[in-house]
Amino acid sequence: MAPDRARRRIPEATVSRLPVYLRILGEQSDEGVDSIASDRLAELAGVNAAKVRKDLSYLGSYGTRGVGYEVDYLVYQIRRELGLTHDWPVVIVGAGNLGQALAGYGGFGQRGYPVAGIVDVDPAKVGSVIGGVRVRHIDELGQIVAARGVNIGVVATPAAAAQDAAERLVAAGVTSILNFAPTVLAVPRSIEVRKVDLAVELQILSYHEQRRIGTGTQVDGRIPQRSATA
Amino acid sequence: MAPDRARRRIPEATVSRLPVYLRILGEQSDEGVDSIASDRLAELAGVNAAKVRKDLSYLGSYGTRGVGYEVDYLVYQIRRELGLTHDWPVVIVGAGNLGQALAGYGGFGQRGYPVAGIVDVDPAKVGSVIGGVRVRHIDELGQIVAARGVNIGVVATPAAAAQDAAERLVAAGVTSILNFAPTVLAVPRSIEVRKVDLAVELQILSYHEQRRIGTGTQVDGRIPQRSATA
DNA sequence: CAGGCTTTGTGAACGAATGCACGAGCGAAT
DNA sequence: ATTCGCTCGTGCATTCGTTCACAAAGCCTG
Repeated sequence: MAPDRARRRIPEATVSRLPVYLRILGEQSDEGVDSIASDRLAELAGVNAAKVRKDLSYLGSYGTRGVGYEVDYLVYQIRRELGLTHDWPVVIVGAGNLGQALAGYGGFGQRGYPVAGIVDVDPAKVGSVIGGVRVRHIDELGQIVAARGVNIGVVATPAAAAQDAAERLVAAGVTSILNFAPTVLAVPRSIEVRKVDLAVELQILSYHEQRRIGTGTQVDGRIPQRSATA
Repeated sequence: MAPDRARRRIPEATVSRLPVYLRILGEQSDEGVDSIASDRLAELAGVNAAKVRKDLSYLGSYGTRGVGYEVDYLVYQIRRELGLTHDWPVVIVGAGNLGQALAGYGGFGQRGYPVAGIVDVDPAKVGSVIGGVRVRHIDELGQIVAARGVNIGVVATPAAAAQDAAERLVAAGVTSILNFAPTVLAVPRSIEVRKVDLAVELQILSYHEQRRIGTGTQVDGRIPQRSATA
């Protein structure tokens, strides 16, 4: 079989950029561009050209010197590497505001991540239909996961319920979790977790804003002392 | 003035963990814990204890050897470093599904990021009230930013409108942007941009899932060739 | 078919982040 | 006051990621 160059591990930083390249390449393809150089792709992705080349080199040697990369071919290769050759059904835990928004959004399914189910602990929420999917009770999680071959779970519960949700997902056989709750999930090392946290993002931004301004001594009154009295 | 240790630059990786520590410390404080060791904090944050200590050391030397860190004092110091000693009003561009959800969410204001305004290009959306804030036309952006001293803008538009939204935000004087649209924004280097992208997160997860399974040769038929005919 | 132009792919230098390991400092107990 | 046990703060080695810079390799033109 062909020298299957692409089976070595790809650095995490590269993996997180591949989806960006993929989207850009898709757009370029739609615009009729069929070949693209690393400089151009780098410009569109907002990164360094050498980085683009090194990233792509992990997939194999798919460029043509003096010319660039053939867009459609590269799209195929990245999709393959990201496992986008087939759908990945996801199950959403938590049918509150966020869970409903995610399920109703629709763009999910179109992008290869159909919603296999939504579950909630609250019996009052069970039965309603969101985005064509009926909300089921969380006890049915195992069944949904098994029946649909779900590997990816989405935690869209309040913070207090997130750990429990994660444990149930793991028990049901899910091996990757996307966590929207503002909590650190404790899960077995073998489980892949990614976190999306609005508050964290805003706090990082305000750090930079504060730093931009923050020359000199602005805060002064009311600095708590390290308790004198133990 | 006190040897003001905390004015040196804090590594980006550390900045992104401070909000996590902050949240955990807040919870601990609520539970009546008043002192915490780096091991414990590390455990709760899911990181290495040495990392916690190094991270905190950038703020200054606020621990007590043999004891640990005084929770409330540390909370204060982190909040100060992150610029959370005052509110940071934000303006949201785009009053579609996402914009509405964000504005209506409420947790925003409670956490120190009150919604100073929501704007949209679509006149049909202007005037409706979401989460107590009236939607205004995007032409009023400059006015809102100036009047409320807004530094942080949130892009919640479709991908196609995101670049325009960003440019308007920058023109209005915003210096930090939180981008929910699946696009790379081109902005001056001085502008801080953070991106939240659902598709990217899911694709990273499916990469790992694919890799978990992906031993051997599964895909075979229909591999596009690098076009023979130019 | 040779020479020039372009762009890839990658070795090597650099820089950032992590994790270990241990000295220094603090509180408590004797 | 001295000793002991605990935990911070940090120097150092290592790993991971980025960027530079250039040889190798392809197209195009004459």
